[in-house]
Amino acid sequence: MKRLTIRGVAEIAGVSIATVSRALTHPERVTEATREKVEKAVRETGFVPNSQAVNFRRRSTRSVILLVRDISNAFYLDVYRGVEETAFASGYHVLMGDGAGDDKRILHYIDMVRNRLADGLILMTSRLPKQALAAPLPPMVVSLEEIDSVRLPTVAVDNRAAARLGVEHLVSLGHRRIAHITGPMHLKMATDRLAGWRDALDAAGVEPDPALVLEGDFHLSSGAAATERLLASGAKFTAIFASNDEMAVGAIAALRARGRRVPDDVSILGFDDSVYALAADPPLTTVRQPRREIGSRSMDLMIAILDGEEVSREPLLSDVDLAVRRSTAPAPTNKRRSR
Amino acid sequence: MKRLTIRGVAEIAGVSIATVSRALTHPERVTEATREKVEKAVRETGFVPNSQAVNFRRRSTRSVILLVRDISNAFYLDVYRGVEETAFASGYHVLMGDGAGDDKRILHYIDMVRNRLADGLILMTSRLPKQALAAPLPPMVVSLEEIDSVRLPTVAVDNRAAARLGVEHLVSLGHRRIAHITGPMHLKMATDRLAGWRDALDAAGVEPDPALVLEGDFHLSSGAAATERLLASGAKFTAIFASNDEMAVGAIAALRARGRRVPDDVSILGFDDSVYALAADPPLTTVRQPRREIGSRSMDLMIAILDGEEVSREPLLSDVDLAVRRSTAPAPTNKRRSR
DNA sequence: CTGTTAGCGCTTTCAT
DNA sequence: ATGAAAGCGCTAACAG
Repeated sequence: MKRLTIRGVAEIAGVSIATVSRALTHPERVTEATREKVEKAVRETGFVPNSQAVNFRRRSTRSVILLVRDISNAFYLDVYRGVEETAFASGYHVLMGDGAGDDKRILHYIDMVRNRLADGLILMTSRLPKQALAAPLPPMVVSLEEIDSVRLPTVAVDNRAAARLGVEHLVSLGHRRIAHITGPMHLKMATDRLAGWRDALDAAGVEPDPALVLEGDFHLSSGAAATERLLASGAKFTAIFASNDEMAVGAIAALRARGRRVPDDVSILGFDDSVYALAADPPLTTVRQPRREIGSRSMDLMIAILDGEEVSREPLLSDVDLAVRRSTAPAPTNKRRSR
Repeated sequence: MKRLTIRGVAEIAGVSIATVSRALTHPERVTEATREKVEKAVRETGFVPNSQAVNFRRRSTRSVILLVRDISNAFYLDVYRGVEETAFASGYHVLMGDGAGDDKRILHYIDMVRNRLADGLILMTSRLPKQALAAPLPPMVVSLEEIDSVRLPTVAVDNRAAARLGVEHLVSLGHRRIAHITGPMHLKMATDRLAGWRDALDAAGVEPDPALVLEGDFHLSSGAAATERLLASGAKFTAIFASNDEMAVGAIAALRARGRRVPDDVSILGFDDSVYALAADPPLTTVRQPRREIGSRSMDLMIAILDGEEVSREPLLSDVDLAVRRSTAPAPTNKRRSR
């Protein structure tokens, strides 16, 4: 099972190993005749270069690590896909790592590129242990989240503007008492979306009511729990903006359990346009993030960095839009309270 | 930014590079004293071995490829997680590849291990282009699907028994007219589940009615479409067994659009216990596959193979169970046709 | 244009 | 127990 090496091919082709290497990597630097001899030998033997040796020699790996905050979050599926497609097209490979909220894991992945097991790291978590900053950082791009401790090339969406866009849709439907279920407040994306909610209300001349803000953790059950707290508080509201679709689905379940209809009594707005949005009943109106595009842009940026290009530290913002489905409807008028 | 090599450490520690290598990889083969000298030098310099060189020399990569049928299928999330956790614990890395129904991509990934870019391949697609069989196959394990052309170590669930288990639950609730929305019939998992549906009916003394079998493609919309065809056909049924949760959600939407209540009028049974199961309204009764376990067992098997252990070609079956939730209920009696 | 040669950074005999 | 030396398979000066 001993595989053929470049030496064997050279022998068969009757040339030196250097010539074989050249014929394969810089065909234009050899004569037509030798190129053909080499190609013939390669064909006959089924020779394929040992990439490990090539990479070792070239000090490159042609692979990058995609480190996500939580691998079981379906959100990353499409992002990964965008990264993988772009990588594949440029001859790169993608290793996906799970941050899992664990500094050790994250440091481990950073070390992988320091140890020359990957060329770069695409970070999709805001968790960057300070120990990581002890040594110089490897080629990195940050996506979807922000790292405050250090300024790195970034791909993102303007969560604040995006949230505002969504909430304005509710406002335009006549809603004024709009509750908001946030994400974990230690995440910038969560506070940004909260700010966007406030922006939209301010713009509409509505005083944001702190009683209508409930913290969630991006999981379905927290959306349900927050909604129950909201209902129990007795606060009035005609719409809920959940900071992601999963919590929106939880909110719908909680509302329905208490006999409130969606969207007749309460409109629901989600965020992400994830698999949950279409699975929900009714399908969610939601702020759509271009996940795949974010993935491919991140990889493009990574490639540019690895190619030694000068890249901007200004965040690359992707556009979001609103997927209007059936979970939102005009606000019920005070007179006619349900049917 | 030139990194320190083993030579530098050797110099500082005042020993040969061979000794440094030994002290690091086989500490017991050097004296206490030298080990300390070396460790000190390593600490002072922050030396970390170049993994690429180590792997090259050892002809290993400590990485495996996980090739899935469709990367945007949320089902693989937990599977990946199981693989990754087990791999991480053993010092392996996981490259996830997307088969995307494309032979070229699949061959590419197989070549990656032939080219020594990965040690092995975990296949989660039944698509194995015959060209792949031209050369000897690299270390491989097949999971969740089956390859007929060649017998490989396999991790799987008994889809037939699993489906039967689920349908028996419906039978026990008094259902007799149970429709089945299948997966793509070219997939063995789909035909196996169909067989399980038939088994359960046979066991209950019910003649399986071909008019109640509709083909789907595992996507939500196909579940809805199949259900619409079923309703349009005028066939009577009190339950639907969908070959995965996603189609079950589609079925619920279609039923509800036509005024049928779930589970009052029609019970719905899903398969997978994926994110869709809990997102559904009502939450789905579904056959649960231990996805994470399947992932970790696959990786365990891979590691055993790479360690040169003799492994069985007998499929390793994981147990499934039934998650009973609110989408199933006793069959409506003929007398009292809804309220 | 082609061949010779010197490594890449490490592990592993083989002597000592 | 340690060191010298021989590579792993390939690329890239450098000569010719």
